[in-house]
Amino acid sequence: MSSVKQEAAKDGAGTDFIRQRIRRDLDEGRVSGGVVTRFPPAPNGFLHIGHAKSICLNFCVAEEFGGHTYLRFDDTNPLKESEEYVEAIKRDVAWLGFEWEDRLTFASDYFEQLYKFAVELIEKGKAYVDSQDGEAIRASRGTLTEPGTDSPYRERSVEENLDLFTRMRAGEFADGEHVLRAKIDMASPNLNLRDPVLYRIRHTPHQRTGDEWVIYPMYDFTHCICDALEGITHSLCTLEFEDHRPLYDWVLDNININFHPPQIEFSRLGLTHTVMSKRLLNQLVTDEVVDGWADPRMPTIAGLRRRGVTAAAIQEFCRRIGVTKQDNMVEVELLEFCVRQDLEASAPRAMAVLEPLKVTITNYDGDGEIMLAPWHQKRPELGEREKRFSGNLWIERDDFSDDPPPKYKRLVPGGLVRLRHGFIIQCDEVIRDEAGEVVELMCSYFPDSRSGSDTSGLKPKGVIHWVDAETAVPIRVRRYDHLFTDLAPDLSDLDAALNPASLVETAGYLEPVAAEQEADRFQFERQGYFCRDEADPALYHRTVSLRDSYKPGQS
RNA sequence: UGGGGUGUCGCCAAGUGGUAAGGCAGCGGGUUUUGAUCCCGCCAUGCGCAGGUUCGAAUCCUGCCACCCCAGCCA
Repeated sequence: MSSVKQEAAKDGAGTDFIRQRIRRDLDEGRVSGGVVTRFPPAPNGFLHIGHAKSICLNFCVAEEFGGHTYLRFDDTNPLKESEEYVEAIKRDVAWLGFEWEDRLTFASDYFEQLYKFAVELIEKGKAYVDSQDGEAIRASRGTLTEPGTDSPYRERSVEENLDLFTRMRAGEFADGEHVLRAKIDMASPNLNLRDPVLYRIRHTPHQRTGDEWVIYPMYDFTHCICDALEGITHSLCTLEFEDHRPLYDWVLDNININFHPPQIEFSRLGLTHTVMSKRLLNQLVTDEVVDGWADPRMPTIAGLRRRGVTAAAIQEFCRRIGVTKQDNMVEVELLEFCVRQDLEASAPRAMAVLEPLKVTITNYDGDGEIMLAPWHQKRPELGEREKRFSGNLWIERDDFSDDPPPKYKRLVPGGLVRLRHGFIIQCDEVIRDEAGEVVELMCSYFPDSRSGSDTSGLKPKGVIHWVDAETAVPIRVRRYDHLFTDLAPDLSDLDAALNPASLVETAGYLEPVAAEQEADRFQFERQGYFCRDEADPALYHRTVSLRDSYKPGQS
């Protein structure tokens, strides 16, 4: 066992079957030069955390083995694709921390070459123009258990096929009038080999090639050729393409091309409490159930970013989940762990009161005290902030209880509590409104209990966070249950897919020094990690809550 | 009932015939002016099931079972 493997095993990531396969290919001389991979998204939606798994795999593997990675857009279907998605995807891949340098390509870059390979197949009698409509093609494909039947156009002459295909390209036919099909085997038990369509007619302008083309190649014909042309040494894709591998190989075996990458499949990422289906995510956006692809409840890279999740956390998550062929449903807790781990080390601390309760210090009559509080206990280089104490404070509503559960450590009537980086206070009187709701606490403070120079001898059980009401900055805070949201169990009810109750917005208060900070991520002490919204500085998103070992009601 | 895959702890996941790594979650304890962090400990006599081969099986053989994917002119 290599030391690298043992090292990696320590914190949860092993060496996976793909890396083992590549190692073997290298050792046995099947690869000359470096390992070349590619990340090949179709520009028809935003990238999500499942894509991050593939991105990390492809870029990391190439780097580990001294190679490089292409970012290649699989833009073969102008009906569903747009430049907007191309830009969003580039932004997200770059944000995740990966560099494609000059290796940004498009399947459409290869349209002319692809066309020539199609002509070659026709000339070899390996492809034909089928003039049946979609309905007829579907009907003659057979079923899972019955073989298909040959198209009446299957035995057209090479000359006629060439003529028709040339005229397809020239725009002489309407959409759907003809398609180019591979001549393989209509009785194959693998449906993908029952004369798959290679080209279809689409009189739709393409975001990059405009109206230059009216025929567009299908994925199965395009992908393997692009891989070969770019010298991809390992073509990594997800499990659902396993059945397509024989076709991937058939195309490369039947054209004159001197490179044949192996296709290797791995399982897609499943994550609890969210959906990864592009169709569903698209519908959430289209139906305006969410505020666009970058809504913080979305599992998209853009949504995670807006939520405050770091690229480092996503990379670490992808490393920890591993790569196998097993269907999986990773618990979102692992992602949350990675987020906390990263933010715990990097995020400055501040205090924000999310659901405020007014506290008046009855025995304080000064003009305010300045307390010094470190931005981060373990990172003294970040320095300290000034935190004002006065006779008017806000504390968290549930940091006071007049009916405390067992082991409650915070403020109770007549009790003591430490204001973190401040003084110890005692609750002397509880003010209620007509409805009996607690609206204010009258407290006294102990001047000799100042944090750092406490001579009071008092030892309160609890420590709570607080802000000075006279200088606090009002903020709005959005909290979410878990990352993402709660889903309908069977995912069938899209309206219920996003539970509105999973998003709670409250009006709170923040220390002014934090609001003025350039940094946009904080740990609001005892509340979690928060990220200031990029567009609205008064809005904060809770990236992830703190781990909380206090379980009310437990003995 | 065709073809292709996958089954190791609640969730990921090592393991490739020599006697079940690790992480997350959970549980217990210690430190703590964040019920956080940090630290320590516990957590599969068992590897889908049943047979078989072997001194020895999660690993090999046989037979079952379960789950996932495939019938787009999507990728």
